[in-house]
Amino acid sequence: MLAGTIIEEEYTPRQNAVLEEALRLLVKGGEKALTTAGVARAANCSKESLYKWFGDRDGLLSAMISFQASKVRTSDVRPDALTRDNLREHLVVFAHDLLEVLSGEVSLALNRLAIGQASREGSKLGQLLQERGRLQVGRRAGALLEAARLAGLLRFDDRDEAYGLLYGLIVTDLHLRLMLGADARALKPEFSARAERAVGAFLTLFAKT
Amino acid sequence: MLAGTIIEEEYTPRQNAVLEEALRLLVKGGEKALTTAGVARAANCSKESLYKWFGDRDGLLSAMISFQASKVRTSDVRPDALTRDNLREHLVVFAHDLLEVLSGEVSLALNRLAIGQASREGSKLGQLLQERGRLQVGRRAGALLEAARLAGLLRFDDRDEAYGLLYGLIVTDLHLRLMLGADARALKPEFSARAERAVGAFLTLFAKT
DNA sequence: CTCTTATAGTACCGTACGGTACGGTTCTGC
DNA sequence: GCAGAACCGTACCGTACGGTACTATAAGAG
Repeated sequence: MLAGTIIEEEYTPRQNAVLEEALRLLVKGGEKALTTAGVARAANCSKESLYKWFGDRDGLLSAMISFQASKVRTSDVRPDALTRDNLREHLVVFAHDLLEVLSGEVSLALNRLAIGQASREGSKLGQLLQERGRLQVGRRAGALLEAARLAGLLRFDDRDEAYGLLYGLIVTDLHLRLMLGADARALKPEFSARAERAVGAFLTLFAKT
Repeated sequence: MLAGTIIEEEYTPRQNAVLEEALRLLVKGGEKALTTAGVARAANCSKESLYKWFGDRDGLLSAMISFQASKVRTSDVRPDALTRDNLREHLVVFAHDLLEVLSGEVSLALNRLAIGQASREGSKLGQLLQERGRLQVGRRAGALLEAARLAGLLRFDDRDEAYGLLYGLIVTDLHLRLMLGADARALKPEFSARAERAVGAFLTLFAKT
């Protein structure tokens, strides 16, 4: 189980523009629409350049994931003075942000792409998406939970376990339904209530009396 | 938002055998390995028969989902005398069953297939899998929760909402990780502890004092 | 025995895609 | 102004797949 360190690759502005266009194509038409010729045509570049920059199609897919992840830097909120209501608010904001990220078009498209590719043995796309996305978001929540524990507001033994339950309470099966094709726009109005409900349940479970 | 009723199609034993072989191919090699020629070769039938029976490739995929769903009939446990410990045990069994189903090879392969297909607009595979799988399992849990509420053991307003939280507590992000390629065998030993933890949290939230 | 039906096996067709090669053009450094 | 690199656009190639057509074979009906 080698823990391959993920290389932080940087691309030129031109290459970033190409990756942006590739993401647009992917969001619009799924993996089927993401052909090398299609990307080249949409981005006004040559196929030869694509292969020179990204190696092959898989390299392009990996680059798209890295590029998107590099754009979505999690705003590392630093909670100095955590109070009870304060914590609740922070958690609700986090829940809402998580729901917004997961239901985003690009996120959904990339997750679908990586999942469709997961059957092939040598595909690292799943691991890549996992490390780039989940760990990023999870770190933010983990820091918040840890700070709340230090402030004497929460009680839990295992931070990852607590975060796992928080995640489950927030997301439930919504992510799966979205990836199976549920209409995101029809579900977004529900996000606020969902976030409140999840945070309420989480505090019932872990708030220090 | 038309709620198309799903037709309960039945297939001949020969066709069932072909679908079984197609599922084997899908599990082994993903959607890429599921070619019409490959299915015909593996199942010792002609491509012409495939198209006669299932229409086209999409019809074959739909038939595979229906076929698999028809095999996994949920054992509708009828809880006559629900006590407090009884309920906890029933919930743990349900949680464990749910985890086993979601981590099953065929389930994962079909979910990956439907998700990969979800980008195309006219694809009903996602809806099909949703209705066949989730509703089936959810109905079983819903009945259990409703019985527990009638027995005065649980308190909740919205049954679906309560079930949603139960689902989230049990599954968290495990399903996503599995679909992204995480090793199911490495995670299965954790299922018992995960089920216990989830049910404990759920009862903390909803058990009548 | 013969006609019909169903199906396996194979050959075939059109298309689309991944990847490569090449000519022409713009940009850069000197 | 010039040499070289980078790059666009397009043409090309091999392959693989979805779908169709055709032949042969076997089973059942009359």
